[in-house]
Amino acid sequence: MNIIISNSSSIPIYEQIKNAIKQAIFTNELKEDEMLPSVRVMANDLKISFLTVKKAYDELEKEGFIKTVQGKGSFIAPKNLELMREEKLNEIQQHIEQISNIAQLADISEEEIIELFKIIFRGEL
Amino acid sequence: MNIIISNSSSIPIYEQIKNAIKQAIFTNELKEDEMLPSVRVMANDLKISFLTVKKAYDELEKEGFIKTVQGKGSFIAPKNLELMREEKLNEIQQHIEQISNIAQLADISEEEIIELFKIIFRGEL
DNA sequence: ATACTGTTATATAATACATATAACAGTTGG
DNA sequence: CCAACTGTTATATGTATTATATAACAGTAT
Repeated sequence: MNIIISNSSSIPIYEQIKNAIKQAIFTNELKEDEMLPSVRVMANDLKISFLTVKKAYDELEKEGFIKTVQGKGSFIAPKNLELMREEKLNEIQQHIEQISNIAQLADISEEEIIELFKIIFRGEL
Repeated sequence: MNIIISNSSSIPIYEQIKNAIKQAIFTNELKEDEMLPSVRVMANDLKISFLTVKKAYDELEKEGFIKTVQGKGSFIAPKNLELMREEKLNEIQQHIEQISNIAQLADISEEEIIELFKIIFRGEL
């Protein structure tokens, strides 16, 4: 578990932690039943409050990504990859529909957006 | 100027006002030199504080969409098509960034998204 | 002068985010 | 059982953002 957080980011720290863990689950860096760092250990590593880590873990549990047992720790839940993928594709579709609406109002071309997308997607911006 | 705001929205009221005015400028519902409702009048209409309206107007002025003169009022700035286009491209960029985040979490490929985009953009969905 | 405009200062309040500290509770290995 | 880990809860503090209310001040126009 290698997490980098930025406290100057507009994204809250607990969200950054959630995203990092979700990503690690998707990439299989974190596998089913694997134990996450305890709230205090991660808080210490990241030099933040354990309450912030707990908030991230609490939300991850509500969303079904992990399971927490008092006294034992937090563990990666069995994953449902295909369902998650479908949900994510759906979210993406919503964004694309919004982009299409804006673009057609502002007379912005398909090619221009695709170029912009490639640049951003490849992390060149 | 017909603005509808929601105080239960997660979007701040002043942002909702900004967006509504930008949209009206874009669609030419508000034309160059046209006077906007005074901060107090709009505040009264929307049943909000005039300070909230002022915040929206202040930011719109900073962004170059309107001009405010003490004692006179706020007026639509000469339309800057390039500025509008930049604004819209910026909105699109926000959406693309979100898409990129989602895609990278869910391991969805660039090609897949571009295909989806083309289909949606061309109105085939 | 009056009645509009915008501006500024002060105070209050709700909410979100993050922190510190202390005390409590469950699990496990020695 | 005890010590050393886990997570949980309560209380308090602090900052930033958003939104409000009120009062006073300043510019414009008729």
